[in-house]
Amino acid sequence: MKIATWNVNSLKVRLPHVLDWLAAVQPDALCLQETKTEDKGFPFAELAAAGYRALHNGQKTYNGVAILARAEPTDVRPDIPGFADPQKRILAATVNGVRLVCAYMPNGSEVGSEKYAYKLKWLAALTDWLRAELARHPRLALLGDFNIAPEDRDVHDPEAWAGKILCSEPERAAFRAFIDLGLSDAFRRFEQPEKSFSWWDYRMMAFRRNLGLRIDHILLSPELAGRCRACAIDKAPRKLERPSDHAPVIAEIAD
DNA sequence: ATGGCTTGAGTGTCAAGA
Repeated sequence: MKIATWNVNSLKVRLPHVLDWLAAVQPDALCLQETKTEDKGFPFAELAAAGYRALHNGQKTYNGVAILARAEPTDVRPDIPGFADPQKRILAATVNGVRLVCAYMPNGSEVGSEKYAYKLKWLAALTDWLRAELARHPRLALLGDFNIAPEDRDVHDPEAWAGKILCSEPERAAFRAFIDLGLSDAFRRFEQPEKSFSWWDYRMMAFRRNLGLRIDHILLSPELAGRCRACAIDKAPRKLERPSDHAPVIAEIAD
Protein backbone atom coordinates (compact mmCIF):
# COMPACT_ATOMS: atom_id res chain seq x y z
CA MET A 1 0.00 0.00 0.00
CA LYS A 2 1.32 3.39 -1.03
CA ILE A 3 0.22 6.36 1.10
CA ALA A 4 1.16 9.98 0.52
CA THR A 5 0.68 13.56 1.67
CA TRP A 6 0.83 16.83 -0.25
CA ASN A 7 0.10 20.44 0.67
CA VAL A 8 -1.19 21.66 -2.70
CA ASN A 9 -1.73 25.34 -1.79
CA SER A 10 -5.13 25.59 -3.54
CA LEU A 11 -6.58 22.49 -5.19
CA LYS A 12 -8.30 24.60 -7.86
CA VAL A 13 -4.95 25.86 -9.09
CA ARG A 14 -3.09 22.57 -8.58
CA LEU A 15 -5.67 20.04 -9.87
CA PRO A 16 -3.75 19.36 -13.12
CA HIS A 17 -0.60 18.59 -11.11
CA VAL A 18 -2.52 16.36 -8.72
CA LEU A 19 -4.17 14.39 -11.56
CA ASP A 20 -0.84 13.93 -13.36
CA TRP A 21 0.83 12.87 -10.13
CA LEU A 22 -1.90 10.35 -9.26
CA ALA A 23 -1.56 8.81 -12.71
CA ALA A 24 2.23 8.64 -12.48
CA VAL A 25 2.62 7.45 -8.87
CA GLN A 26 -0.64 5.51 -8.38
CA PRO A 27 -0.87 5.92 -4.59
CA ASP A 28 -3.59 3.98 -2.76
CA ALA A 29 -4.32 7.07 -0.68
CA LEU A 30 -3.29 10.72 -0.90
CA CYS A 31 -3.86 13.25 1.88
CA LEU A 32 -4.15 16.86 0.72
CA GLN A 33 -3.79 20.06 2.69
CA GLU A 34 -4.71 23.66 1.90
CA THR A 35 -7.45 22.82 -0.59
CA LYS A 36 -8.71 26.37 0.09
CA THR A 37 -12.25 25.65 -1.07
CA GLU A 38 -15.65 24.58 0.15
CA ASP A 39 -17.21 21.31 -1.01
CA LYS A 40 -19.03 23.06 -3.82
CA GLY A 41 -15.74 24.01 -5.47
CA PHE A 42 -14.13 20.61 -4.86
CA PRO A 43 -13.31 18.55 -7.99
CA PHE A 44 -15.11 15.31 -6.98
CA ALA A 45 -15.97 14.41 -10.58
CA GLU A 46 -12.47 14.87 -11.99
CA LEU A 47 -10.98 12.76 -9.18
CA ALA A 48 -13.62 10.05 -9.62
CA ALA A 49 -12.77 9.91 -13.32
CA ALA A 50 -9.15 9.36 -12.26
CA GLY A 51 -10.25 6.43 -10.08
CA TYR A 52 -10.22 8.13 -6.68
CA ARG A 53 -12.95 8.56 -4.12
CA ALA A 54 -12.58 11.83 -2.25
CA LEU A 55 -13.40 12.98 1.28
CA HIS A 56 -13.17 16.67 2.02
CA ASN A 57 -13.25 18.88 5.11
CA GLY A 58 -13.06 22.28 3.49
CA GLN A 59 -13.66 25.97 3.97
CA LYS A 60 -13.47 29.12 1.90
CA THR A 61 -10.08 30.75 1.26
CA TYR A 62 -8.01 29.03 3.95
CA ASN A 63 -7.09 25.56 5.21
CA GLY A 64 -9.11 22.56 3.97
CA VAL A 65 -8.02 18.91 4.02
CA ALA A 66 -8.95 15.97 1.81
CA ILE A 67 -8.31 12.25 1.56
CA LEU A 68 -8.26 10.63 -1.88
CA ALA A 69 -8.40 6.84 -1.99
CA ARG A 70 -8.85 4.07 -4.52
CA ALA A 71 -10.75 1.92 -1.99
CA GLU A 72 -13.89 2.92 -0.11
CA PRO A 73 -12.97 4.85 3.07
CA THR A 74 -14.86 4.04 6.27
CA ASP A 75 -15.24 5.54 9.74
CA VAL A 76 -14.83 9.08 8.40
CA ARG A 77 -14.28 11.80 10.98
CA PRO A 78 -13.55 15.52 10.49
CA ASP A 79 -11.81 17.75 13.04
CA ILE A 80 -10.39 17.01 16.52
CA PRO A 81 -13.25 15.76 18.71
CA GLY A 82 -13.92 18.06 21.65
CA PHE A 83 -11.66 20.83 20.33
CA ALA A 84 -13.76 23.74 19.10
CA ASP A 85 -12.00 25.08 16.01
CA PRO A 86 -13.54 26.84 12.99
CA GLN A 87 -10.40 26.09 10.97
CA LYS A 88 -10.67 22.93 8.87
CA ARG A 89 -7.40 21.15 9.50
CA ILE A 90 -8.16 17.49 10.27
CA LEU A 91 -9.78 14.61 8.43
CA ALA A 92 -9.52 10.96 9.45
CA ALA A 93 -10.72 7.84 7.67
CA THR A 94 -9.89 4.14 7.44
CA VAL A 95 -8.67 2.88 4.05
CA ASN A 96 -7.67 -0.77 3.47
CA GLY A 97 -7.57 -1.31 7.23
CA VAL A 98 -5.22 1.63 7.79
CA ARG A 99 -6.38 4.58 9.89
CA LEU A 100 -5.30 7.72 8.01
CA VAL A 101 -5.19 11.03 9.88
CA CYS A 102 -4.71 13.90 7.44
CA ALA A 103 -3.49 17.03 9.22
CA TYR A 104 -2.80 20.62 8.25
CA MET A 105 -1.14 21.87 11.41
CA PRO A 106 -1.18 25.61 12.15
CA ASN A 107 1.68 27.74 10.87
CA GLY A 108 1.97 29.84 14.02
CA SER A 109 3.06 33.02 12.22
CA GLU A 110 5.64 34.17 14.76
CA VAL A 111 6.95 32.80 18.06
CA GLY A 112 5.05 34.50 20.89
CA SER A 113 2.10 35.59 18.73
CA GLU A 114 -1.56 34.69 19.27
CA LYS A 115 -1.33 32.31 16.32
CA TYR A 116 1.67 30.64 17.94
CA ALA A 117 -0.32 30.09 21.16
CA TYR A 118 -3.14 28.62 19.05
CA LYS A 119 -0.65 26.34 17.31
CA LEU A 120 0.66 24.92 20.59
CA LYS A 121 -2.86 24.45 21.99
CA TRP A 122 -3.94 22.79 18.75
CA LEU A 123 -0.92 20.43 18.79
CA ALA A 124 -1.67 19.42 22.40
CA ALA A 125 -5.31 18.70 21.51
CA LEU A 126 -4.26 16.60 18.52
CA THR A 127 -1.81 14.63 20.68
CA ASP A 128 -4.53 13.86 23.25
CA TRP A 129 -6.93 12.67 20.58
CA LEU A 130 -4.25 10.61 18.80
CA ARG A 131 -3.51 8.74 22.00
CA ALA A 132 -7.11 7.50 22.04
CA GLU A 133 -7.18 6.98 18.27
CA LEU A 134 -4.04 4.79 18.46
CA ALA A 135 -5.68 2.63 21.12
CA ARG A 136 -8.59 2.03 18.72
CA HIS A 137 -6.50 1.66 15.56
CA PRO A 138 -3.16 -0.18 15.86
CA ARG A 139 -2.52 0.52 12.17
CA LEU A 140 -2.47 4.31 12.16
CA ALA A 141 -0.66 6.85 9.99
CA LEU A 142 -0.50 10.58 10.69
CA LEU A 143 0.21 12.39 7.43
CA GLY A 144 0.36 16.04 6.58
CA ASP A 145 1.90 19.47 6.74
CA PHE A 146 3.14 19.59 10.32
CA ASN A 147 4.65 23.06 10.00
CA ILE A 148 7.47 21.76 12.20
CA ALA A 149 11.06 21.03 11.17
CA PRO A 150 11.84 18.40 13.83
CA GLU A 151 15.64 18.67 13.84
CA ASP A 152 18.41 20.95 12.61
CA ARG A 153 19.17 18.56 9.73
CA ASP A 154 15.66 19.34 8.45
CA VAL A 155 16.59 23.03 8.01
CA HIS A 156 18.79 24.50 5.26
CA ASP A 157 20.30 27.09 7.63
CA PRO A 158 19.81 25.98 11.25
CA GLU A 159 21.59 29.02 12.67
CA ALA A 160 19.38 31.48 10.82
CA TRP A 161 16.23 29.55 11.82
CA ALA A 162 17.23 28.84 15.42
CA GLY A 163 14.28 29.55 17.73
CA LYS A 164 12.18 30.83 14.82
CA ILE A 165 8.72 29.69 13.81
CA LEU A 166 8.66 26.05 12.57
CA CYS A 167 11.89 25.39 14.50
CA SER A 168 11.28 26.66 18.03
CA GLU A 169 11.85 24.32 20.95
CA PRO A 170 8.14 24.14 22.00
CA GLU A 171 7.19 23.15 18.45
CA ARG A 172 9.92 20.51 18.35
CA ALA A 173 8.78 19.25 21.76
CA ALA A 174 5.26 18.91 20.32
CA PHE A 175 6.69 16.82 17.48
CA ARG A 176 8.54 14.64 19.99
CA ALA A 177 5.23 14.20 21.84
CA PHE A 178 3.92 12.46 18.70
CA ILE A 179 6.99 10.22 18.76
CA ASP A 180 6.40 9.54 22.45
CA LEU A 181 2.96 8.16 21.54
CA GLY A 182 4.86 5.44 19.69
CA LEU A 183 4.72 7.04 16.25
CA SER A 184 7.76 6.79 14.00
CA ASP A 185 8.97 9.29 11.37
CA ALA A 186 8.81 7.11 8.23
CA PHE A 187 11.33 9.28 6.37
CA ARG A 188 14.04 8.74 8.98
CA ARG A 189 13.64 4.98 8.98
CA PHE A 190 15.68 4.96 5.76
CA GLU A 191 18.93 6.41 4.52
CA GLN A 192 18.17 9.76 2.88
CA PRO A 193 20.11 12.36 0.93
CA GLU A 194 21.52 15.19 3.03
CA LYS A 195 19.55 18.42 2.85
CA SER A 196 16.24 16.69 2.14
CA PHE A 197 13.38 19.19 2.33
CA SER A 198 9.66 19.21 1.54
CA TRP A 199 8.98 22.96 1.34
CA TRP A 200 10.80 25.82 -0.37
CA ASP A 201 9.78 29.49 -0.29
CA TYR A 202 8.44 30.84 -3.58
CA ARG A 203 10.79 33.80 -3.24
CA MET A 204 14.50 34.23 -3.77
CA MET A 205 14.78 31.20 -6.06
CA ALA A 206 14.72 29.10 -2.89
CA PHE A 207 13.93 25.82 -4.68
CA ARG A 208 16.77 26.14 -7.20
CA ARG A 209 19.13 26.92 -4.32
CA ASN A 210 17.60 24.14 -2.17
CA LEU A 211 16.88 26.61 0.64
CA GLY A 212 14.12 24.55 2.22
CA LEU A 213 12.68 22.91 5.30
CA ARG A 214 11.35 19.41 5.94
CA ILE A 215 7.96 20.14 7.49
CA ASP A 216 5.71 17.56 5.73
CA HIS A 217 5.78 14.19 7.42
CA ILE A 218 4.37 10.67 7.60
CA LEU A 219 4.32 9.22 11.11
CA LEU A 220 3.50 5.53 11.56
CA SER A 221 2.24 3.47 14.47
CA PRO A 222 4.54 0.57 15.48
CA GLU A 223 2.51 -1.97 13.52
CA LEU A 224 2.77 0.08 10.32
CA ALA A 225 6.37 1.18 10.91
CA GLY A 226 7.41 -2.47 10.98
CA ARG A 227 5.84 -2.92 7.55
CA CYS A 228 7.20 0.29 6.02
CA ARG A 229 9.48 -0.53 3.08
CA ALA A 230 10.32 2.96 1.77
CA CYS A 231 9.71 6.66 2.30
CA ALA A 232 10.68 9.50 -0.01
CA ILE A 233 10.03 13.12 -0.92
CA ASP A 234 9.09 13.56 -4.59
CA LYS A 235 10.60 16.84 -5.79
CA ALA A 236 9.35 16.44 -9.37
CA PRO A 237 6.08 18.42 -8.99
CA ARG A 238 7.98 21.34 -7.40
CA LYS A 239 9.84 21.76 -10.73
CA LEU A 240 6.66 22.29 -12.79
CA GLU A 241 5.14 25.61 -13.88
CA ARG A 242 3.05 27.21 -11.10
CA PRO A 243 3.97 24.58 -8.49
CA SER A 244 2.81 24.21 -4.93
CA ASP A 245 5.54 25.38 -2.57
CA HIS A 246 5.41 21.90 -0.97
CA ALA A 247 6.49 18.55 -2.42
CA PRO A 248 4.62 15.27 -1.82
CA VAL A 249 5.93 12.68 0.66
CA ILE A 250 5.23 8.98 -0.03
CA ALA A 251 5.53 5.86 2.13
CA GLU A 252 5.20 2.24 1.04
CA ILE A 253 3.66 -0.23 3.47
CA ALA A 254 3.89 -3.99 2.93
CA ASP A 255 0.62 -5.94 3.12
C1' DA B 1 15.92 45.34 4.83
C1' DT B 2 9.83 41.66 8.07
C1' DG B 3 11.72 42.81 1.89
C1' DG B 4 11.85 38.82 -1.73
C1' DC B 5 6.24 35.13 -4.32
C1' DT B 6 1.61 32.98 -4.51
C1' DT B 7 -3.31 32.52 -3.54
C1' DG B 8 -8.11 34.07 -2.64
C1' DA B 9 -11.15 37.74 -2.11
C1' DG B 10 -12.75 40.90 -5.35
C1' DT B 11 -11.55 45.39 -8.58
C1' DG B 12 -7.94 47.96 -4.95
C1' DT B 13 -5.04 45.96 -2.24
C1' DC B 14 -4.64 43.14 1.72
C1' DA B 15 -4.21 38.77 4.79
C1' DA B 16 -1.82 34.66 5.18
C1' DG B 17 1.42 31.42 4.29
C1' DA B 18 6.33 29.36 6.11
